[in-house]
Amino acid sequence: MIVTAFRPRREPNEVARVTATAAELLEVLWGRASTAPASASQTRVLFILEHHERVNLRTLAALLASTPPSTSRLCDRLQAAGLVEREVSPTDRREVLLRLSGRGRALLADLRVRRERALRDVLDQMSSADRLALRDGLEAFCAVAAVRIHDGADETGSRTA
Amino acid sequence: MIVTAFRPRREPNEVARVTATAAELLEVLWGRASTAPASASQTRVLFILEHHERVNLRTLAALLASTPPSTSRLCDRLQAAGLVEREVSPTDRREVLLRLSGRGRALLADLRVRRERALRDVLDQMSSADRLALRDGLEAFCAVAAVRIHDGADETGSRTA
DNA sequence: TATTGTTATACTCTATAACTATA
DNA sequence: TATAGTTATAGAGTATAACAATA
Repeated sequence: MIVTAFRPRREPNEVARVTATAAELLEVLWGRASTAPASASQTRVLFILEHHERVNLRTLAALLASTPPSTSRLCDRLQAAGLVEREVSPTDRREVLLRLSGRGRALLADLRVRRERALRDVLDQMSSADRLALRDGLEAFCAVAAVRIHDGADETGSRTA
Repeated sequence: MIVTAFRPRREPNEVARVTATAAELLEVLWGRASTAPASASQTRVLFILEHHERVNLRTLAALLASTPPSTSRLCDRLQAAGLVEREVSPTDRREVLLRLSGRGRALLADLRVRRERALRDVLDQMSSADRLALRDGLEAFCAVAAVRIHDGADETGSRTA
């Protein structure tokens, strides 16, 4: 559309809208594949522990944007399921360090296989040009988003707003 | 990579992987913005009702991949919050038809504004070329995914596998 | 005294089973 | 009798408040 040339400021809004729409569709698509045998909340913990090995409970709670009591109970169940392991910190006996177990890693790998299979069903129906555009656009998106998420994790601990 | 030219079958896998990564990042990004004042489950109902006006409770449960009792209670709370309205079907007095209230629609609009704002923070840091690639790729993705989701909704009622 | 984690209690969400009303 | 929806009951997830252990 010619409008785009006259109003370049509009373009990011367009992209935001289509990205949000894609995310909503994906939520439905993946919701059907489910995260079994772990719940969505438990899976979220596993994702975080994968990227923050040996984190303590309060930090994990902050990364989840949750509270220490909720996170403690979540870890109780994850530990009972053999997906997460607790360890008393060697430097501060008040702290508990969490980490993924081998089973936890295996569960994540399996989940990713199932999610990507669901994605493949959609991607296979797209043209090669559209797939390549999607790949390039998303790679750039991930690069920026990953940085923001790591920054945000630090802020979470300092203020709730 | 030259490999891509020799193994075109690999390319959709690459795209599936980067799409899955982007979705995981977005989950964290949007998880911080939250769906308040409605819960994630309640918001999911609102999204569905927006696209399936005057659906009955069993169909809504099927679309959620949930059960009638859970869905009934969910609607109790949504109705109490003034986000959803119940109506006895004029053709079958056993059936209850659900629909979004004006407040429900307003909540969805507000949520979308907040989510898109969070997206904008990421998109603004991308190059214009990357944003346009993302837009084109995602538009094609949405077109295909939307069709699959509507097909899948019909199957949900007939079998659980 | 401040910080880390847990326990106590309450509400939402989810499921299965039993029940009511209508077809 | 079959179907639509609700109620009964139980367990997971979340929150705030009160508590225990350690620094």
